[in-house]
Amino acid sequence: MLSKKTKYAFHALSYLAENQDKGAVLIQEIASSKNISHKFLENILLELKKAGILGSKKGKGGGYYLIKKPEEITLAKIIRLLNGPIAWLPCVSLNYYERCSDCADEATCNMHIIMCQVRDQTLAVVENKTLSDLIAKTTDKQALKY
Amino acid sequence: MLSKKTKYAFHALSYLAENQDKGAVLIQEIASSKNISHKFLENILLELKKAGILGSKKGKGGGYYLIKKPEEITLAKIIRLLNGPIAWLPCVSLNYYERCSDCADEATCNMHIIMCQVRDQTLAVVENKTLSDLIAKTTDKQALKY
DNA sequence: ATAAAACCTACAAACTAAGTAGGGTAATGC
DNA sequence: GCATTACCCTACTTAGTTTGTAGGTTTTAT
Repeated sequence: MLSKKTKYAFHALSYLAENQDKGAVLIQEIASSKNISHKFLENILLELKKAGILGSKKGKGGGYYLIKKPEEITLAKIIRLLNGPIAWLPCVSLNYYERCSDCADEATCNMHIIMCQVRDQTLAVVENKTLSDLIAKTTDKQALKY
Repeated sequence: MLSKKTKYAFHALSYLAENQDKGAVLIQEIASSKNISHKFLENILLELKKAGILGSKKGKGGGYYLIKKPEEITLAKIIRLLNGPIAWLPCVSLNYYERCSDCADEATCNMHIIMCQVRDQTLAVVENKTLSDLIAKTTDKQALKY
């Protein structure tokens, strides 16, 4: 299951994407608009900034804004950042790989092979969906169909 | 990520499937063979029994045994039982559905639609793989390929 | 009867997620 | 230049889940 942190990140990013013309947006504005604790959201936005997805401006008139275009921000990237590994086992994770003690040989471990399939099927969706798909309007909905 | 409980369950079930001819197998035998704490495994096997996957015999000469054929036990069933929902959001879960406050209308919520796709892609794998795929030998490996 | 084994309940420890607190620091506008 | 604004950072608390432990109860074969 996706953590609240991850869901909050999607909400915040959607809000920023929908308000790109506004320039910098206050944390408080996002927080109250999406019903998220101000301080908790602060941490999330900071992580997104460190990951190079958001930019920020300090001082009066400051706030956060998207650095990249919505269509360049994949769901996979956000999920990995806030939620952690996408794979079901460390030994099949592309970004958080850890050797597992169970499979002596990954090439012949049946569990390993099957979990790779699960991972690839999942990635086929989330690597190809972006923030722009999240904020797409109903009329564009056909594009979402897989 | 799959929990240890889930992984232990797969190990135990594999052991039972590979030793079906033995009849009832002791918890202790599975535990020491797969390096699992006896008492922890006890809980897991009990859950599998209550779910109708395992049978048991009490007293001397007792133990656990498979009730169903390995090819009838899908990975999806085990994962749902020990690990919980397969879906990434409660509102797209088939077995653990909960309405989510975010999407006013599930039919037009983009997140909802995308997460359904993820779920379906995952299920396409784990609903069609069974315990018999887990214990398949190297020569049968082609059958595993997706 | 007795030993062996599953069954059951409750608890403890460790870890993670979620949220809070409070101040530090940099930029901005007047 | 100075107060204000608002991001930045560290640490802590709370709650929940996962993992594992302890000890007793029931059933069965011999």
